Amino acid sequence: MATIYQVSELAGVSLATVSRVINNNSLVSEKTKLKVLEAMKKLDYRPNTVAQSLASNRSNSVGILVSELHGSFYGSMMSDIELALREFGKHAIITAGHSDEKSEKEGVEFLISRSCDALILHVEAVSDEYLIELKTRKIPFVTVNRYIPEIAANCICLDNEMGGYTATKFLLQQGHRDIAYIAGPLWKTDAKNRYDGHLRALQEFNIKPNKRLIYEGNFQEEGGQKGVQVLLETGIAFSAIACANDEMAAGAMSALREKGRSIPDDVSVIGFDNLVFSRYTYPKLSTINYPISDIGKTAASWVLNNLYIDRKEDIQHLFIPELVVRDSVKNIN
Amino acid sequence: MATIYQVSELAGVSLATVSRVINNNSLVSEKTKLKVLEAMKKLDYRPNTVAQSLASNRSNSVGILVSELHGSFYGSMMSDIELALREFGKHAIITAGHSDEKSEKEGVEFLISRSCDALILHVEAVSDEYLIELKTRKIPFVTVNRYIPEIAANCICLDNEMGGYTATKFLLQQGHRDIAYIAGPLWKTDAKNRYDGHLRALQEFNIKPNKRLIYEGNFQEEGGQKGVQVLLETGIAFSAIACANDEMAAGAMSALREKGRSIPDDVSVIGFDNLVFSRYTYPKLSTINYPISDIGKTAASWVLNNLYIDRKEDIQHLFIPELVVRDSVKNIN
DNA sequence: ACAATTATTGTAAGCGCTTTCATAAATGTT
DNA sequence: AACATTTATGAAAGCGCTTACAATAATTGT
Repeated sequence: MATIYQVSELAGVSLATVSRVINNNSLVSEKTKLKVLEAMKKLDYRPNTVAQSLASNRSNSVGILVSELHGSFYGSMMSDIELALREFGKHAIITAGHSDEKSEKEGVEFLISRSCDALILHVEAVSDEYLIELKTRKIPFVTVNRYIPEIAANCICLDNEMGGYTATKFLLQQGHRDIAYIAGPLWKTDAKNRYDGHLRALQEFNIKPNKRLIYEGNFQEEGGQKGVQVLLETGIAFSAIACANDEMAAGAMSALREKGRSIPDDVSVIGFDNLVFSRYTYPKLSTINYPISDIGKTAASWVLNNLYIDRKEDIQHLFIPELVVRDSVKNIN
Repeated sequence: MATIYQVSELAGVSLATVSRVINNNSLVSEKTKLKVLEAMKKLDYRPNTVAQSLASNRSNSVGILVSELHGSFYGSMMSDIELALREFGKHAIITAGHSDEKSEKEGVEFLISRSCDALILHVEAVSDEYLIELKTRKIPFVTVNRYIPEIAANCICLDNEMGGYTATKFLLQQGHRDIAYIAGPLWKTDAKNRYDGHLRALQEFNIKPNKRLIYEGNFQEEGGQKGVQVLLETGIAFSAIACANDEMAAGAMSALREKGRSIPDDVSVIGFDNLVFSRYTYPKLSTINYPISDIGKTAASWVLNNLYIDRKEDIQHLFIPELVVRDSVKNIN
């Protein structure tokens, strides 16, 4: 790999000048700029970004931490962010936190030590304090799907409580009164908030939640299956299940079918997230839309606005989830 | 952020010594090592990986390039690779190539300029020559899902031709004779190979392929939908459709259902890839399993073996896809 | 007791770039 | 013509680390 030094030699100028044309530092005469560009081309020169980062303390890359690299949820988020960044010549460095505190911290520190210019974090396990401290460390970052009052300006998130409320309210409006709930891991704030929304909707209809119709799952397909199993074993009748995400809804649907319950005739099911595959399920899943694409783009905009570009757009910090009506909920009024 | 210099000062040793304990260079006495570790802890010291990379020309990170960051296919690959690497303290730097030559090259060069120790590439648009040249540049890399004879040792891939063959042969064995094919973009080698496999199976049963029963899709849901539309418009009868991937199969299924064809009674459908969602479709999709998880792990092993660890395992370079029988194909014998 | 090893630590030269500051050349001003 | 500005370039000091190589201390053998 050619270095800046060889370029400067070939072009007959100093290192500094070459550096200036690399960075488009206007203070170079057209004539020398051309000489340098030619030399760069001739040597197939490519700046060493590591050296650039070290010297400038910038890296033109933003770190992204998601819980998992798989799953359509994170996938589209990463994808949207990367696309938005690349448009401005910025790159994404992506790593996974695996919903584990140690792993998440490790990931964050890794990204910082790579001198990412900013971070976009989908963290679940680290404490609020850690994130607040991160802010005092002067590291530009934005959290996705997590709201912390002390650093509200750094948070972009969905109103999960409202989503949970909307889902259950829809079931209630369709005439359901005996509603089971398959929750996510309640230590995760989004799972907790969705559950709270569910409770609020019930309360609004003066329905006492039945503890035995609540199952705490793991946000995965398997959680939905186990949930249905447990719910059926209680022997308590229910005409609908609200699930805290689509994956568990998919699991619930297959478990129900295996037990001979037809959907939505025997049991209605509603999900949450509106993942790509929810259109493929049978019946097509009614769910709550998580505008992940918008949120990803917004996170990217936050970074661009705060770091790279001089535009002062306002950014939306709270997104309201909307109901997506498909075929998995029956009106029994 | 504390630097190595401050640590050395606090511990009362030289920079070199601190560097040695960071890198576990055994040539440090237990006593001084403790002093240094203590100083590091006291200062909450974290090595600057950028400086490390620049000085050592290693980065403990491997670059991954996939076509897209979304999609369950790439998702699980990235996920498996990251997991395997992290076990050895290595990190993944991920970027997307968007199946576009310029974009893929840009991504590769970005990863190189980040001094990744090795690359794992899922590239589709760059030429064989480019990859061959990459090898001469002494950059350790492995390609996934792409076989280039000249650099066979760097390729890990699925026998796509065999997969295409297996899928169509299964349809034939189930009694189907009028088989439509929805291909992927044929400029992509995997799409081409799958199609070739399809043709071989037909040939084995002495069936002349009907050009009009072949549609070249885009590997996306929409491609499957359009494909079905075009196929039905020909007016030519067919009892089964083989699709070059699951996404198009899902699209084909919904299009068929919209046209009043029931699956598998009127038309059988088989996919390719065995994506997660293929279990959620209705009817559950029969397909060809792409052992993406194994391939991801193998790619990671290749890197680990070649770069970091001194184990001389042999690595599987060619994977044979297997049939997954579910409910979307009817036996009409 | 002394040379020969060996184990431990320090010195200093980079890695490839950016950026401040100084200098030189070109231009404008009166 | 003398001086102030502006513009273009270069010299050189880092950025925070690694790693020869040199130097010193500790250990061993005889």
